[in-house]
Amino acid sequence: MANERLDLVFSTLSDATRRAVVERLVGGPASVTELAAPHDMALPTFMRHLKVLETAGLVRSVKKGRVRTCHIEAAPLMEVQGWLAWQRQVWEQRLDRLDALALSLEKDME
Amino acid sequence: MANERLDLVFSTLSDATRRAVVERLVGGPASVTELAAPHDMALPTFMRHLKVLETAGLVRSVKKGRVRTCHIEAAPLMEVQGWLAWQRQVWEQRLDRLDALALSLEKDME
DNA sequence: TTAACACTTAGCATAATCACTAAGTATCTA
DNA sequence: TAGATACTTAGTGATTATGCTAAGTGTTAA
Repeated sequence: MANERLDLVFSTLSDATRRAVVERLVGGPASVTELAAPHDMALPTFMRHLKVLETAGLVRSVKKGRVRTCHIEAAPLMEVQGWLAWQRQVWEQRLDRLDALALSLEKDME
Repeated sequence: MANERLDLVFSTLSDATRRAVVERLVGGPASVTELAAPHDMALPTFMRHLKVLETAGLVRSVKKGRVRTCHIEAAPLMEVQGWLAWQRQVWEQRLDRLDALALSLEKDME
């Protein structure tokens, strides 16, 4: 199960600055300057984070004149959610089996 | 919104080997040797991955005799799921507003 | 009581990540 | 058209991550 996309998306989301950009962009598109404003770092450094987000497919952008406008791409987030949902399902199934086992053991003691 | 726990959990899950360990452990506990078997790497290297998982709180382990048994801890996964669910909610609310806007524009054209 | 087993520690090499500054390009405004 | 604006590129340094081998510790089985 070598899913390189998941590697990329998880590692991209492991940085607080990049998660903050996602949190901002789910609310609607924004320019690079707008996105960078709340972050106390040099612009090239911030642009690097944006590039990481784009490489992971989490953000798309278009440049019009001198302004680059960024928007979120939901699909990769859904992929992560899917993986988590799968783990949760397997985990809960196991707990159910353990419950069933405990119940049957109780029954045996009657 | 500086959530260091999320940093840690996301970066931990950004590695395919570590995700594979999680996928194995949601099905039930296992020893280090068992966990390492499918992975083509030196044992100390694999142990390092396990340590990363433990540091992130995703895995707990107990040693009995010479065998260390590992099990999953679900809470950090839930935290990630929570963050994703939040983004999804904001995103869908925005889409709903856009839909409503489109509808009202259509109405205006009648 | 030896030998195998299951880790565990230590140390090292390579590569990736994250920050910076300095300087450059393209676009818009006055 | 001069200057401000909005990125963009290039280059540097520090830190962290991921892999390895070699050697060590404690436990169990023969």
